[in-house]
Parts: sequence; C-alpha cells; structure tokens
Amino acid sequence: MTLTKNTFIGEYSYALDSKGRINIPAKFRQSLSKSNKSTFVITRGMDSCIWVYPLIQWLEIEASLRNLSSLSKIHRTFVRNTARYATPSTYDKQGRITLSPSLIEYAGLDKDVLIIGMVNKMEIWNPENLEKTDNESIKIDPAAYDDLAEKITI
Amino acid sequence: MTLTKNTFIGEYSYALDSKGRINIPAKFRQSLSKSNKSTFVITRGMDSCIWVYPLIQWLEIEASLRNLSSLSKIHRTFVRNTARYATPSTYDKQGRITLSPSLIEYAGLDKDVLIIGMVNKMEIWNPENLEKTDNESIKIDPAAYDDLAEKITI
DNA sequence: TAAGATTGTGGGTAGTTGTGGGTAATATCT
DNA sequence: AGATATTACCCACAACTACCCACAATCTTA
Repeated sequence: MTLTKNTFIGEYSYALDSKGRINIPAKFRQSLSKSNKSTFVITRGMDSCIWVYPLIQWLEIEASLRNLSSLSKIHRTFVRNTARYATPSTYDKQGRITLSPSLIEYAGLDKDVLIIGMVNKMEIWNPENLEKTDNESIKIDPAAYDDLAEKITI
Repeated sequence: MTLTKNTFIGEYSYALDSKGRINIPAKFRQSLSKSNKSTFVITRGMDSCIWVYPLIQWLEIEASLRNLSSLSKIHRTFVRNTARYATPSTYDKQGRITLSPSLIEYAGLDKDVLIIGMVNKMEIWNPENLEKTDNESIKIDPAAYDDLAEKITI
C-alpha cells in the first residue's frame, strides 16, 4: 500500500554492490508518479548522508534557487553548494540507481546501507554514521524540540 | 456499536502469529471510514509500544512534516525520527496487519499482545511492559496532573 | 436453543523483491 | 583508429511477502 504520491517514509537496509548500485525500496518506487520519469536527483545531504529527490521535487527546488539573487553572498554560496553536487540518475529495470564514487566517499558508505524516507526525499546512510548523528542530536536544545513537537500533534 | 468514526477506545488481547501478523479488533475496523483504504501507519510509540494510526490521521502528521525545511538541523532530526520508523500496512482479508521484526523487537512483543484504543490511534503492547509502565506512571508529578485538569473536563 | 454469521488463528502458494553477475554499447585515452 | 575503461541494459535466482483458503471458537438472531 502506498500513501501520498512521491512521499517516502520508513527505514530500509540494503547492500551497495561492487558497481556502486543501490536498490530503491519497492515501496518508494511504487509511490512515484509517472512525471518523475523513473529519475531521481542525487546530491550531498546536510549531514553525512546522500539526499535523493524524485525529479519533480527537485524541479521545485531548482525553481526556488532561481529566485535567490546572486548579489547576496549567502545566497551565492547556498546556490553553489546545492547545485554543484546534484546529478540526475535513472533507476534500472531492477530498481537500482548508481551512486558516483565521490558521493559514496562523501557519505562514507560501505556495503551495508540504510535508506530512510524523509517525506519529500530519501536519505542514504552508513548505519554507523547515522548512529553517531543520532547520539549527537540528543544534545539538541530540548526546549526547541519540545516547541516543535507542540506544533505537530502526534 | 461504534461511536465516532476513526476513534478507538477499549482494550483487546490477541496473539501474534509466526509471521508477525496481528489482528486489528473488529470494532476498530468497523469504526474506520472508507477514506482510510484499509490502511494503517505503524510506528514506534513513545513508551515501549507500537503506535498504529489510521491512514487519514497519519496524513495530517505527514503534511506537518512536509512543511519543515531540512535547512534547520532540528527540523531534519525531527522529520527523520518521526518518518524513519513509520510504515504503511494494509490489513488482509482476515483483518490482520503485519508488523516488521524491528518493531516487534522494539516493543518486546511475544505471543500474547494487548491492543489499546487511544482515541486517535491504537497502541500495541507486551502486557508485561504495560504493567511496568503503569507502575512507573503512578509516580507522575501530581502538579502536572492538575495542569492537565485545566485543559480537559472529565 | 439451534442455525447462521462473524471473528480470530493457522498455513500454503504464486508473485514480487533484492542481489549477483554477464554482455553489449558508449566513452576515454594514447 | 584501436585499445581500454566505463556505463547501461539484460538475465537469473533465492528469499520474502501478499494473497488466498480453511477451520474452530464466539457471538447474533430468530
């Protein structure tokens, strides 16, 4: 059962093969609408992970970037860092995308890999790095977290 | 007799079978509106139990998550922790959902299992864990209870 | 109270999914 | 241009999952 189109939730563990290919969870593929043309845009995430956007989601990001003026240094830097590492990638008949060696290195990926649904995108992690990041995030200001939790009824 | 749509109250005890399937109480199923498409979203609860949301309830959560920007570290962490453990699950012809091994382990489920109506969602418990949690909650600060009393009439 | 319907639990099977590797087409370099 | 490396596409198979049927226990209704 898939919920909203182009929406990803859940955690899946897969193996990166010798060719740098990684499976996209079947449930995620099923949730994709036709207009994505079996294509994702892959880029560096803000933690040590890889972000994978379905094409139409990425197009929205591109549109937002277009609106940022290069007169501002922060904007320039942000646009550069976002656009720089992004690559489109179409998945094969078995539902796998190929990751570039540079991305694999950036995320420190080994054989075992965790894919996490982040609603509008997915994240690819080395499980060890994720655990480290988890532990650090405990130190996040609890007040700010509670503040957020109040806005969202769970 | 079911009262309000998509609302769950009461306690039921069931058996988890060898395939990790668990029955949804018939009364709960009857209370579901058509728009749920026989689907629940299952995730980790905040105590050592499993939370089961009817689809339309989860969609509201998902919509809130979609509005959080990944530029903020707190937001990223919150979305990740919320979305990560959630999986959609459609119940079969007999009214059962399948729980992932990871969730079963998280909630420490054995064969005998307790399902509790929590109004907008249900909880799945190992009866022993529930009893432990019950005993701890007696120690809750009475002042906090008074605080709550202002918000709700019972 | 007896017949019928509903509900909870078990198990079999066909189709799907994840993973490995092979081959042909394309690109790169000398 | 020819040799070599890289990429894209295809096939194969084991493991798993969703779907189906069966049946006993419980509840409902006349």
